[in-house]
Amino acid sequence: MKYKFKINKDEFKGPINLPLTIDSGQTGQPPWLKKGRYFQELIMVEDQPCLIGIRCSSDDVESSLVIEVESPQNLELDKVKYLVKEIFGLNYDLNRLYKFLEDDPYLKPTIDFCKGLRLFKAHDPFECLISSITSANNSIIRWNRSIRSMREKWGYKYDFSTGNYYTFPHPDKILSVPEKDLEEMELCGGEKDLNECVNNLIACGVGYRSRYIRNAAWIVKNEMELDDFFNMDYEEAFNRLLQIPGVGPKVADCILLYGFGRMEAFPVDVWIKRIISKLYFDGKNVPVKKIRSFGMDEFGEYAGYVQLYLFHYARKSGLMKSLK
DNA sequence: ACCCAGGCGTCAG
DNA sequence: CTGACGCCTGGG
Repeated sequence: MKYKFKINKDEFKGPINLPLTIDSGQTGQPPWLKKGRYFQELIMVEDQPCLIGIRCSSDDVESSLVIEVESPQNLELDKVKYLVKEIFGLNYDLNRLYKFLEDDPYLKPTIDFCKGLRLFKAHDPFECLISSITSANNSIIRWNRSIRSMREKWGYKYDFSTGNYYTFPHPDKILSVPEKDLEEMELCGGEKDLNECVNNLIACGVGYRSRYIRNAAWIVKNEMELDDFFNMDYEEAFNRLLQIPGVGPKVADCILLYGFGRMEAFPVDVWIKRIISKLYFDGKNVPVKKIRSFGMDEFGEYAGYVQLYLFHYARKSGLMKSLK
């Protein structure tokens, strides 16, 4: 079945810049791929595979959105719409954020620079956990490639009119996969040549993070209910995530922000550290821990969005070029 | 054409 | 606190 519907401008508050939102390097999931005029992704809607395409009706950030859906069975479009609104942060009032940013002279310039940039929320919490772990000490393109590679190797494959699409593998599946080529060769009893062994975690380009990934899959399967993180007390959720090897403060905050929509998160990476030090601490070298608590105290419920806006601004505005 | 230094967060020492 | 981790990027 194919469907098409619109999300009108009056159904959400404030602008949306779709390409910016999708490609701004948020760690919850790889960017949706562009196919023609649409950005596409396979999403499970109540256990049904659903190929969703989304585009803006015009180049204007004040435009409405057009959604194309393909699914093997009948769908309740309300559910698809609800999910799309969740993923692209459409329930969030950006104009209210801009009022807050206006009042801070350091944040004010980010408004025009990032207009329509929204939280790009993960559709799969487990994928978000793994992709956040993979993003640590890594470049955006490299972790994106790794996640896509895991999907194609071990996810469920679904056929649609425009090609094959894959889900992210479940923890069970990740646990059943060898970590490196030598293990893989042993598993198949030496049938394969070493360079044919690509069905292992290392072959996805994750490097030393392979054991973190396997470990995280084990923890999720056996002792952690990811859905709890939606409502748990923030610091408790943060501390629990820190128990997972490979998850430090930055990654834990990213998981809570992009995976669970916890807006009070303030993930501090090098860019945030640099720009907060420059703007609010007179360029002094402030420890990451301090930057984090400063951001959470100073920006409160806006912290996640301030981080998102400052991150993009710091990387792309040229302001940081002066600082090395 | 080539090489090698510089990033990126977390962990272990 | 410092170095190691893997790989991509970009400058020489």
